[in-house]
Amino acid sequence: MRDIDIAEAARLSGVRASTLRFYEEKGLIASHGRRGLRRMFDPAVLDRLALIALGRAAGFSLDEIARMFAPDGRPRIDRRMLAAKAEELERTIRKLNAMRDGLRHAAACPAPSHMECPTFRRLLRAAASGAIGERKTRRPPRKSFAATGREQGRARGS
Amino acid sequence: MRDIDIAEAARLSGVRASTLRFYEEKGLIASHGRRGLRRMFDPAVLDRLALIALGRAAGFSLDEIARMFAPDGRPRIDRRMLAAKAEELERTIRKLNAMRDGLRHAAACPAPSHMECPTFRRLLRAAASGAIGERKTRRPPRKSFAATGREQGRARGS
DNA sequence: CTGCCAGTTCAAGTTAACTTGAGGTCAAGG
DNA sequence: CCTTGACCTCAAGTTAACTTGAACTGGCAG
Repeated sequence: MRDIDIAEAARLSGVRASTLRFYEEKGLIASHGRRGLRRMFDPAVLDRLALIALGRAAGFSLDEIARMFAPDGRPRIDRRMLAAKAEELERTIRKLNAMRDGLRHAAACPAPSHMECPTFRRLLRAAASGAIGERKTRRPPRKSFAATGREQGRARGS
Repeated sequence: MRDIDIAEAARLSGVRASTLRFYEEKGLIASHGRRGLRRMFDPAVLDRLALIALGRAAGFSLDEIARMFAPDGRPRIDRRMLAAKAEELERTIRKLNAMRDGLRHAAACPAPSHMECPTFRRLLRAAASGAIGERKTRRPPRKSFAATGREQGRARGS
C-alpha cells in the first residue's frame, strides 16, 4: 500500500476529514499529491497526526506545534520547550489539586451553607486573589450527530 | 458606605468594568439601581464575584455558574455537582501527570531523535488513541496594555 | 455514456468569554 | 452655563480550532 486517501487517513487516525484539510491548510500536515482532485497522503502522516495529538494533549497550540516542525517537515522538538511545558503542567496540576481538594471538602462539608464553611471561604479568597484561576477548559464543540468521528457521507444538497 | 460604582467594584474585585457589565447582562451579577446612568452595586457583589472566580477556576462555564444561583440570587450550590467536578478534575489531573512525566522524560531522553525514544513513542500512542487528549487550555487573550486590570480612562474619541 | 458519491474549494458560521469602538448622557466642577 | 470625564448602550470584533454549507468535479460502477 502506497498512499492513502483522506477518508482512510481519517479512519486510521480518528481525525475528521475536515480537520485534515484544515491541518493541511495550516501547514501541519502535507498531502503527497493528488489523484484527480483527491489528496493522497503518505501513511507517515499518521505519525505526524499522532505527534499533533500529543502536542495538543500536552497543551500546545496548533501554532506552537507547527513551529516544532522544521521547514523540511522533520520534527525538530526543542527539549527545553518540553521541559518548560512540563513545568507549566506541574503548576497547573498543583492548582487543580488544590481546587479538587477544596471542591471535595465543600461537597462533604456539613456547614448549612457553603458561605459558612471556612474551607470554602478560603478557596473563595484564593480564587478571588487570582492565586488559582486563569484556567479555561473547552469542551469539544461537537454539537451534533453521534457519528464515530467521520464526516457524514452526504454531499451535494438540493 | 452603601453602594459602590462600577469603577470601585472593578478596583476591589480585580474584574474589569467591561466584564462587570458583561456579567450583569449575562445575569451573573445584578446592579442595585442607578445613580443617573451609572450602575450602583451592593458591596455584596464582591462575594458574588469571588464565587464566580472560584467557579471559573474550578472549570465551570459561566452558564454553569449562572445555574448555581437560585432565581432569587441566593447561591444554591449542589454538592453533588461539586463532587462531580472534583472527580472530573481528578481525571484531568491524572492525565496531566502522565503527560508531564512523559514530557520530562522526553526532555531528558538521550535518544538521538524523539522518535527513537520508547517512552516518547508510548506517549505518542496514548495521545493518538485519545487516552490522554481532549484538553484545551486557553491563555488569557489580553493582547494589549500592561494595565493592572482596569479599563483605561480614555473616552470620547475624535 | 451516465450518474452517483466521495472528494474538492472557499467563505462563513460556531463557541466562550470577553474587549473594543462609536456615539451618547449626565453630574459635578470651574 | 459649559466643559469634562467617567459612565452608558449596542454592535461588532477577537481568538482558537474547527465545522458547515453551497456549489462544483471527476473517477468509476453499471
